[in-house]
Amino acid sequence: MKNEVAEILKRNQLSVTDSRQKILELFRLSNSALAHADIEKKTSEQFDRVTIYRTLQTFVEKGIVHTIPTTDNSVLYALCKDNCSQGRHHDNHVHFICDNCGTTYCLEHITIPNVEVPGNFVTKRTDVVVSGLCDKCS
Amino acid sequence: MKNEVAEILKRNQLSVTDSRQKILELFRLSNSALAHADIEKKTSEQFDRVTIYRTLQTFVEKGIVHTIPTTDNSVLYALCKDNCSQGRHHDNHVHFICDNCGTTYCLEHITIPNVEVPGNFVTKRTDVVVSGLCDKCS
DNA sequence: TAATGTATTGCAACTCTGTTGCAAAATAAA
DNA sequence: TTTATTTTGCAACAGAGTTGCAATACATTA
Repeated sequence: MKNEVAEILKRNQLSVTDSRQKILELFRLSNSALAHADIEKKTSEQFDRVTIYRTLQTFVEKGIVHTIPTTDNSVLYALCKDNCSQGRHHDNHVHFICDNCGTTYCLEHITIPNVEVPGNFVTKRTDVVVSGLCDKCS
Repeated sequence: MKNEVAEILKRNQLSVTDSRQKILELFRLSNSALAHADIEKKTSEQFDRVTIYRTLQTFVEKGIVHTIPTTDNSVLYALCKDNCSQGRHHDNHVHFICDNCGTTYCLEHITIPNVEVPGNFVTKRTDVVVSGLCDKCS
């Protein structure tokens, strides 16, 4: 498990550090999206806030995790399932945020429909975020 | 114009105050979504930050404006076109955020497709946010 | 229109979130 | 093992958002 995590880091030309390994492992063990604050808590403040910010930014740049928009002044992060690469994310799945428990799921099997935009607009990314009640809360 | 704005406030059981009128007018004159900071600037710091926060919150509660999720730790607000009411928003249109100029558009004519969710999940709201280049920047 | 009760505003103080520069420490390469 | 490079943690800071409260503005009634 740890080794697999190290492999992923190396494959992305990242040096294998304690914080990167732990944070990446956290994402792999979690089946929901995480905010910066979640990671801070789940690592029991083992790492500096700044380190976590920088790690997340690095992971996004390398295509290891992707961001999920929210309406509460926060950003969520979740593992990219497969070969998202440097700058080119293609996580074309829908995200679900539970209003009750706050858990955010990647609905891997529900793909984003093609959204038409007006003539001269150019689409680079499409996010679909559904909210409501998850299976555990409904 | 001002009178129409006052009417909207009254219709929503809100007392007609200077800040509410000016901020609502701002939304009506703007054809793009606004963040708290935008409103602060566009009203030339005429109102206290706190007043703007509270006004936005009130407008959302009353269904006068709706929120738009982003991946940059901010929340955008835009006018609800018609009868969204108390707690029951139904802005079923797509939002477009330009990566270049930052302008966010409500694509009123592009409706949100129906998104299937797994069995026991209950959908209350669906947001579709497209980003890329707008007509002016492409 | 004036008087009264209610709702809203602005201020102060505070907390939380995110950023930057830099020295110390850890990692990778030789 | 040594050296060069990258990453981390700390400190200090800037910005965003919240809360309580007194002063003010608004709505209501007579």
